[in-house]
Amino acid sequence: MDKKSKSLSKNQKIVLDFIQKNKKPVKAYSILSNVQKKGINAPPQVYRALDKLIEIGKIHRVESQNSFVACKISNCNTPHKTVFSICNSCEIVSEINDPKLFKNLKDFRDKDGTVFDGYNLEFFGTCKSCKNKQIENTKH
Amino acid sequence: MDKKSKSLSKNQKIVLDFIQKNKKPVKAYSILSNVQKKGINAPPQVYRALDKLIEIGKIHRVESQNSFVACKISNCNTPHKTVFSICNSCEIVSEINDPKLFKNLKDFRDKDGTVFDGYNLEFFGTCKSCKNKQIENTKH
DNA sequence: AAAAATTTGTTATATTATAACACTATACTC
DNA sequence: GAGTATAGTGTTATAATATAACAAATTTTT
Repeated sequence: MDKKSKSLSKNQKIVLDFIQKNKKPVKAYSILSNVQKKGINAPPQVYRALDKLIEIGKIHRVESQNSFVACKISNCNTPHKTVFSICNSCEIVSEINDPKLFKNLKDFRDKDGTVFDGYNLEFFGTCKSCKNKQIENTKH
Repeated sequence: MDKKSKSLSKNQKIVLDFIQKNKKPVKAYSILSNVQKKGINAPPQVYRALDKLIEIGKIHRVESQNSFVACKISNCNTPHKTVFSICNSCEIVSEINDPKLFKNLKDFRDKDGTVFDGYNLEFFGTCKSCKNKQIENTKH
């Protein structure tokens, strides 16, 4: 049996389930208030589950937002190698899956030749939907 | 006269000065306690200065650390286009200035063809100095 | 079944960041 | 240079994010 498929604990399942239901990244305290009915009462219970889920790659942390999002890349078990696009307007986050970019990042060495274990890349811009809305608004 | 060289306010100078003196990134409350003798008394005064300094590109925010570091790229006035390497062990942060990587990031488009205004890339690994120390330790 | 490792539940507290408001200084423009 | 717009200051209070510490329960390993 695959080591990575070891089953999740109760709290880990509850937290993961809530994150996966959301299209947008969610905040820790929003998770907390939404899962209190399921018996999770205090911040440490949420943060522990988050830590574990990040460690096994099921979710990622969006650093610039202090928020958490489900991994969209199937069978991803590589935490800490993440690329996101973030809309400055609606704050929606998409995980980017671009082989060429991944290769560039994987192969990157600094001046010392240091190899890196991981990376986090966040692109900022205006998503298509928000851009269209802006154009609509200028028409009036 | 260059628009970008407009002079900084008193608090902005104090905060920038302190950040530039430090090799490692500094935390907001560490800045606060270190500049209290200069007349900065409360968090908002620090955060306002930080916001402005980030906006004009004099400093950058290290998202994964909630810390702030002076820009090392001369005449940088482009905020929100940053690449750092971060040592997992000593937490030292270096700003990376790699033209090829910059080009890759600048030219990146997502599937929709969206152009991005900015990006933040953080590489994680073990710096040369920490790696050497680890090797030293295994010898004993 | 005993030992080890992980997860849980809980209280308290640390850390990071912003809201709101009255006031002052600087720059802009006529 | 008087008036006004813009940016910055000082302050109090509080919001938002995250962890320490410890005892108990559960699961995994030997």
